[in-house]
Amino acid sequence: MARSSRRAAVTIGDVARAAGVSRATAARALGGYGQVSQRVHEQVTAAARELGYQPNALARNMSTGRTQSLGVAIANIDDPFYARLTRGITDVARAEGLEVLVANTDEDPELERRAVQVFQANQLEGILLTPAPTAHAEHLIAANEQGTPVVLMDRHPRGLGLDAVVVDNREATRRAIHHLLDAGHTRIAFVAGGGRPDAREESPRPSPDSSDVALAATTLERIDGYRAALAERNIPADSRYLRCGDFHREAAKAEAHQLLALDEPPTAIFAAGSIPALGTVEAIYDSGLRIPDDLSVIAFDDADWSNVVQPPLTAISQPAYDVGALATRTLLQRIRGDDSPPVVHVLDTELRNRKSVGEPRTASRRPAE
Amino acid sequence: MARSSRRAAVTIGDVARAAGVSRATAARALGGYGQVSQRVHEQVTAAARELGYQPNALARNMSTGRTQSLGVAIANIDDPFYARLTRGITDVARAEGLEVLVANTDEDPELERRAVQVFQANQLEGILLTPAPTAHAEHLIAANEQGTPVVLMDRHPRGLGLDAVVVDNREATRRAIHHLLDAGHTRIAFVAGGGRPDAREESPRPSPDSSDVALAATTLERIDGYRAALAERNIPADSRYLRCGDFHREAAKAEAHQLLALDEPPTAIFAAGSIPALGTVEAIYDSGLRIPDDLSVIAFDDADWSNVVQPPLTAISQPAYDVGALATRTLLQRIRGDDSPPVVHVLDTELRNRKSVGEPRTASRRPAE
DNA sequence: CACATCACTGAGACCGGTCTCAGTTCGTGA
DNA sequence: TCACGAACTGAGACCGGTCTCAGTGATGTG
Repeated sequence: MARSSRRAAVTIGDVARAAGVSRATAARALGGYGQVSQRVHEQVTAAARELGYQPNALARNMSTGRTQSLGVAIANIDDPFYARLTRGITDVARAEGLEVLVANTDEDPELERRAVQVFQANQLEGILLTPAPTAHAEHLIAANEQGTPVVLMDRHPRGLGLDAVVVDNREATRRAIHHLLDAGHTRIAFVAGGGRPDAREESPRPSPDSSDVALAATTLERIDGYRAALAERNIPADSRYLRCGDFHREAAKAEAHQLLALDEPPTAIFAAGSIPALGTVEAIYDSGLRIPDDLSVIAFDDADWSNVVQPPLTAISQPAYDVGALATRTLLQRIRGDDSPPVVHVLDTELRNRKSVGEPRTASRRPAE
Repeated sequence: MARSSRRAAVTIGDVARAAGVSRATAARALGGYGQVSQRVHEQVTAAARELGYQPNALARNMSTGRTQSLGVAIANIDDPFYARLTRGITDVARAEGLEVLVANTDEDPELERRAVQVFQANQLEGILLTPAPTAHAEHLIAANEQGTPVVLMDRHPRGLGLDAVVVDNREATRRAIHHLLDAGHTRIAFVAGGGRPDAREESPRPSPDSSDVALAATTLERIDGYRAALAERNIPADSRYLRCGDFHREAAKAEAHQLLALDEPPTAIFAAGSIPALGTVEAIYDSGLRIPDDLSVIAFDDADWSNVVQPPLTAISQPAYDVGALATRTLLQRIRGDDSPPVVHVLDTELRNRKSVGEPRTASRRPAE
């Protein structure tokens, strides 16, 4: 039956027998609770060492109802932003003696739902997640109410009544677009993306141009900031310049190529993430164009490579590590019983001004060069 | 006592009562095992739905002895190589219905030991890890023998008798160095690195120059390949050119700066990882030098940004995703009882020839430019 | 010296599932 | 009509810990 293939583990009963005490006493000695005499404590620990006793965490969790573990559901661990965010989580979790269970959601609401269910089934103490794009979040609210606190990261769908640690995407984008406007640009394109990694490229979602695709909340906010900035200068939004979907790197590159091939190509491109930024820069290089002479670029998320490209990329830097770390700390407070009203922490971004923004080229056609 | 703060969960007993059957029958209906009549099955599932029953995975694992979960201990999730590798793991794991517990080891043997212990305590079915640099691996062998199979990734300390999925670091490096030698270089430096992320920079290890630091097995193999290639051309290894330690990005950058400041600076730099590559390229740009005119560069690990720098970087591409995926599949076979002799899978690397390697500059002093 | 107090210990319930085993019911063939 | 097996069900042990509660013996106190 149980553990057929595994070597029979030594249990606390075995230790107790070897030490000549009851299970309860052995448990007390080993668990460090209750009262145990010095002599018995030594006997038991000696016996445990002798037998190579390793407590069964499952059994302990079963009876205590606590697992000392957190569930993390993020979009894609292979995206540097989420990798760094996850690192912030695991560092804080470790410092607090908590384990971490990780699931990728690939922005798929169904996968997210399943992940949350698994987390609950495993009695995890709390859940950290970057919500997938969807209006349905009952499972999150339910989990939260059933005693498994949930803290949102990076995105914050309104009105969920959950804690969140985010960044002001709208405002950061708005400022970046203004930076471009100030430099004289009016034909500014927007490329979003950052979906599943290339390796799993099996289900090409219908995401060519626009709003029939579910977009991550962050993308929505960034689009909002983009539109707001343009509106503030009375520049009509040209829908051909708005390229958003669930683009991975290659797809983003293709989008950028299309942009450059337009009759009136943009003079600046805002890449709403480090993955689309990569694709965009690649497309620009492919076309033999130069940054910022021929085209200006700003990226949302300051990837580690952004000052190693030529020229160094002007980018909005987000505190990914801190988002993860603070979210974990917030979750811990909830786990420990804090039931104050939900808080949304908005962390600061910074526009790192480097060399990828210049004046717009006046010639609208592709330069010879 | 148990679950004080959590809302009392509905158990299978509650469902059974509501459906008017015994716990055993309810469990059969819900668990889909044994025999249950059509009518009872419907009653039970209806009652379960009604009450919002969610099975307690902990209890199930407890009695079955199976957790359907894997433990993953990697150096640093924030390193793109490991992030991608982890993605390979989680994809395969999900396809097989397994959960994944992740721990960062930061190349610290003690953290690794603890992680493995936690994995065993939680009765995880198997362990995937990138072994930390140390001669002591008893805990891995012990875990394996006690019925928790272990598969190594990326590194493979000799003689452990464990499965592994690796890349031929020595040979790949040797070929890359030969590529440099063929171009005429003789003063070739080697910069390793890729330790803990900058954010946790608290314990500055004594890793300035050489062999008193424990190095990852991969680094050792790469050094070996580097030395072999030089020896094959009768070029004496200059110890000043060998810079290896637990360098994160900034440290690698500093090392590269030191290299460039030598009396006889190298004409080519081999960066033994994407993080030191980043630091190296940054240092070169800082110094106003140009690649490959002033200095040639080859990187181990083809980071996603390598063809976006100017010029695109010649790099050794490793199948990170596949390493994770294949390791997981191998582990699964072991979990399912395969007890054939351990296998070491060596995956192919590829030297992606781009534009960062040229002829050595004859002038040994820093060029004016 | 009687009794309260304290330190320590053991018995056994409990967590929420799974699973074995012993019925019970029913249909079917002899 | 009886025997037999198949289909179904319930009782209860079990997994390996934790934790409550009721002792037990030693010590202290009036």
